[in-house]
Amino acid sequence: MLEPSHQSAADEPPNWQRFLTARAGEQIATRNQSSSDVFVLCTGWAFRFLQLPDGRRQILNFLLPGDLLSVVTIFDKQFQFSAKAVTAIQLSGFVRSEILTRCKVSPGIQSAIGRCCVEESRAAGELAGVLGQRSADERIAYLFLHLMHRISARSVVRDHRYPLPLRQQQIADAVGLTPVHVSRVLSMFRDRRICVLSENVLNVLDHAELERIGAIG
Amino acid sequence: MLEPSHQSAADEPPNWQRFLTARAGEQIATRNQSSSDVFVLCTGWAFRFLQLPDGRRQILNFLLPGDLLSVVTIFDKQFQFSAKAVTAIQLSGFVRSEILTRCKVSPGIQSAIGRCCVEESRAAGELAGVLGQRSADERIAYLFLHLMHRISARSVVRDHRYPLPLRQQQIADAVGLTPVHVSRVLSMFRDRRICVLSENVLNVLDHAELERIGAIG
DNA sequence: CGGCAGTTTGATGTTACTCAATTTAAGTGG
DNA sequence: CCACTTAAATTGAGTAACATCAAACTGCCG
Repeated sequence: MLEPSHQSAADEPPNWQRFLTARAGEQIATRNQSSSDVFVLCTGWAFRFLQLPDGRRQILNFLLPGDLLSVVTIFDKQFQFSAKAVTAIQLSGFVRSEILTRCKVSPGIQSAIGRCCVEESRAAGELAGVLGQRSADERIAYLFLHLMHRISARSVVRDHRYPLPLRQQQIADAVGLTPVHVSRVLSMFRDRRICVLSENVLNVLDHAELERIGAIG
Repeated sequence: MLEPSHQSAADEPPNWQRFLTARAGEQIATRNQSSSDVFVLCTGWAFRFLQLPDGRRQILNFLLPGDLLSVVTIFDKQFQFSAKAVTAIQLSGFVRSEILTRCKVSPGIQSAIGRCCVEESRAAGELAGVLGQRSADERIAYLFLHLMHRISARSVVRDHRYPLPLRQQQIADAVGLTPVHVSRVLSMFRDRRICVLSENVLNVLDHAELERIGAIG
């Protein structure tokens, strides 16, 4: 997570930063497209994904406020993925060359980027482990726990209610299931009083059980 | 891929580099273990994997000569994964602090690391896409194509015969299938004259068909 | 020759997908 | 505020893909 630098009202807008917005559902990046900017999500939710030739897609990661679109966009001007807004969003773009220049003089930035790389790589490995080895219930429980963890890091969570503005189709694309099956698993979670997802809020009733199902080694 | 620097016979062994060997099947790294060294595989095959509590494992990547164990080991002393030797191997370890120091003065190294990060992230994303969205045939075809591509980059391939020292169990763990099902898919590939894996060699008979099955968008 | 690890094959079971119909929720314009 | 429209979620029945279990087979090494 990198925070976009604040811009005081009295200053001229700097030429190394620009702001963008997108509406819910709008595509904000396309694979193989080039950009001289590195983007940070400031408000709203988005996701990175791979589009397959037959129309299916794999969501690689949900993006929350403060997240870089992907850390590796710092090193490569070509996107290795596509990205879409889940809700209405605001993005901040920094010119890449500026970041790389600052990197050379600031060990702080350099190590922050390193930590981001580690985190992104860890998350990618975990996702592969979950998709390759675990059942439908476990995948969805894992996704919820993973998101809950990241939401908690950003804001106070009260009464085990987490804001989660996701359609079941998006959950399905993230965990490699069909939306129909996601619906069945969520019904099961609801019946067993584990958690309820409705009206863009995930209400966790039995955190211990959710962990028992979805925790990774 | 980073080449280990050569050490002339007349020199003293440098204190920032050390060599290691491991036998086939030996574990060479364990998750959460720390190491002050960054390792490069010099000879043989190995793989990185995640071990699940129930004993199953997901292979994240096969390592070929010249590969870093993982690029992100440059930024973090704790391994985020475990690793095992497939064949007998030789490893070269560089002390991390030395690499980071050189990074600051050499833009060449810095950008090489950047390219490695991009490549590793791209591969991780593709793996998630394959595991989440594609069928058994497609997963195995993808794995073969991916490995063929990497082998070709390292050595001349004659008569479409690729050295591939993998057990079916390892293929299974890499693509999220059971060894029994891997055997059936390989039988099918053999019957349909697409490719034959035996005696540690993958013989590709119908490259076009293999691509039709396993190519990613 | 015997033992072991790896592979193959068959029979059966389970999980998740597909297709299709129905219900619920969310907008939209009168 | 209410009919109308459309998107999302739920439910059921039938099916396909892959897992599981178990036995037979192969090649290799002592």
